[in-house]
Amino acid sequence: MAELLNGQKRTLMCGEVTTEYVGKTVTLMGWVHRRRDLGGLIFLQLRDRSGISQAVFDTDVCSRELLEKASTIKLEYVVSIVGKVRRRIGNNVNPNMKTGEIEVVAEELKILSEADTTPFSIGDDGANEALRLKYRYLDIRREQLQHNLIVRSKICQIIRNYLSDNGFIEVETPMLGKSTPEGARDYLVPSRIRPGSFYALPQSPQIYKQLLMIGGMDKYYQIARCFRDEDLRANRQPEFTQVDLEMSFVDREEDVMQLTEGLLCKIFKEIRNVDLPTRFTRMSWIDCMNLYGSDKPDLRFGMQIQNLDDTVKNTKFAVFQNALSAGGTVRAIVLKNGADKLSRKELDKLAEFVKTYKVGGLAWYGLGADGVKCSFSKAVDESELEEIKTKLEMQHGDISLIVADKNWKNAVVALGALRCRLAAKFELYKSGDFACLWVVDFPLFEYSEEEGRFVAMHHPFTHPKNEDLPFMLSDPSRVRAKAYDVVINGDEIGGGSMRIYNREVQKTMFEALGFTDEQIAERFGFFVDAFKYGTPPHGGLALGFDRLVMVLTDTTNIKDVIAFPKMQNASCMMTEAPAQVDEKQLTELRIKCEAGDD
RNA sequence: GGCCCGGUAGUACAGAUGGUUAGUACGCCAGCCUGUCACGCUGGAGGUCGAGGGUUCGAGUCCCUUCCGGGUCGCCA
Repeated sequence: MAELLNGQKRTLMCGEVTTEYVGKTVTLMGWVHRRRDLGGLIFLQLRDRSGISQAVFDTDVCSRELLEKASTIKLEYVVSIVGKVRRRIGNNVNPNMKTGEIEVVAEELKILSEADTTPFSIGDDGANEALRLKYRYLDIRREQLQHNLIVRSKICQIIRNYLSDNGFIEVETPMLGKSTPEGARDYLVPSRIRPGSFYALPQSPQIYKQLLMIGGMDKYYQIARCFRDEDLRANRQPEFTQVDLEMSFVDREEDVMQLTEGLLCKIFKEIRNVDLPTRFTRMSWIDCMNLYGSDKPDLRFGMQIQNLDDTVKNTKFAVFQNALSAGGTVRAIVLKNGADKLSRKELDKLAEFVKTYKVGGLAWYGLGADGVKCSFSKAVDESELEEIKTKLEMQHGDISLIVADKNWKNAVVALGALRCRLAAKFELYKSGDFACLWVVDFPLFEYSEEEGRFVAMHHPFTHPKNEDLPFMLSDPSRVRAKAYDVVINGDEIGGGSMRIYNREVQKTMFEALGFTDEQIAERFGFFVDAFKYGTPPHGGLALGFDRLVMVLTDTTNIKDVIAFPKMQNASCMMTEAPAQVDEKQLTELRIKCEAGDD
């Protein structure tokens, strides 16, 4: 039978009981993590978010009644235990436990709440993810999730302190806003007052934070929830958190980048005791693409992509020749000592893998223990292989993996993905390594085949590089942006830009994007208006808070750092949201439900 | 929308080529046990093999359809 707490006070958390409390009486409260009933002697391990302590029920000290009560306790019961802290001696010390040098000799036991057998064991890892999500409150009892959520909270505190110390003001911006046609799909909220009209949940506070700069807030930040109705991934949830910041009277990327470096250094130092470089590597977008096939390269390992265009320009191998004659390219990566690690079967699998990145296939050329193995040796002369070997500086044992495509971007992206896959497979980096990078000099525009025009790569308020301003209309593809992404271990942790604050530049930008005055007014109306009344030079950045926590907690699954995440189909296993609503609610909103949908 | 992987007691998993009563560990239930620490020992209960259809004398296993979960490409200014 469960008992009342009746004003009893906890004196310590379970994980806080140390030898300094020896001889003192303490009151612990928590969940029964394990029970070891030896008959006349019972050990209970009591758990709360701080850790685990062992309580012992011993008839040498406690009554027979108390021992019998303790024998009825099951796992996950919530209990309070009053007892004296005793030093464990000899073999009774458990060196694997933080509190292994002490135990609490129980004098009183209250069963505060009984518990059914849980659907999965709290002490183990490995239960099916869907099951853990259905009983998320039980999953949160697990040590890993407790740790991740605590780290998340600590990082949040560090961020608030740092930005506050640097003169930033925290301002909240609306959740109910206006849908913007650009970018990701919006989550919509129907208006009751104006039937047929909808609010949109923010994809980011971008517009509001720029308006705050116009409003003279000077430096703003917000830990902001954002919503995007797009498909989920291992590192993508439909609602997620951004550390959003913006500052006025700056026009160099460095101003925001250095502030961000300071913040990240502080976080890594305090959370992981890791000293990040005070200045991160900077690499242009075009170099990232060419060398790593990604705009968010993982620099924990090498294996840079190399260009074989000149080396194979006279090749007889049709695949290479076709790519080159179509204006394409032939690129390669070299896996050191990989020739004998990659079987024919595995190479075929890798070929299938690169095909998902829109390239035709994968060629390989390795110098294995049993001699040369090459997927295209029949098509080329010995001398060509020698030239490739020389160009790629291949040693005995190495294997090169080669992709040819008429589109250079497809080729490098495929190799970039392959590079990461091989690094993971052969453990070319170790956990605890952190490679930080700024990707800079993004193109301002990107040509959209779908729309048949240039579109903004970041957004249409991104400031062009000053030196590229003259080419915005004459040669848009060469114009670079004052935009920057911060990348850690191949994860895009954040990004931002300097914003346009000059009316002429903004006008040119819209012209380059092919917007008419009507389109500008319709899409960006109030926002463009605001810029007419005195806009300070400004710029900012948003950090993907969840992803930052992922890096700091060594997980690749965003669900591990969010208390109540959604599943891949964007539903919640626990609450079963989204769900049908009452007819009455729909009627109020004047939303008609078509009979026989689907 | 495409591709890949998975679904077998409460949980995690094993079940070559189709063949007796579908196993193992943990958990659960009952009993024993005074120094355990993943306590141990004895016994017990527990299964729509995701669902439906098919092939077969016989299907967890083979075929088809479908549902569910995960990953990924597209998508995410």
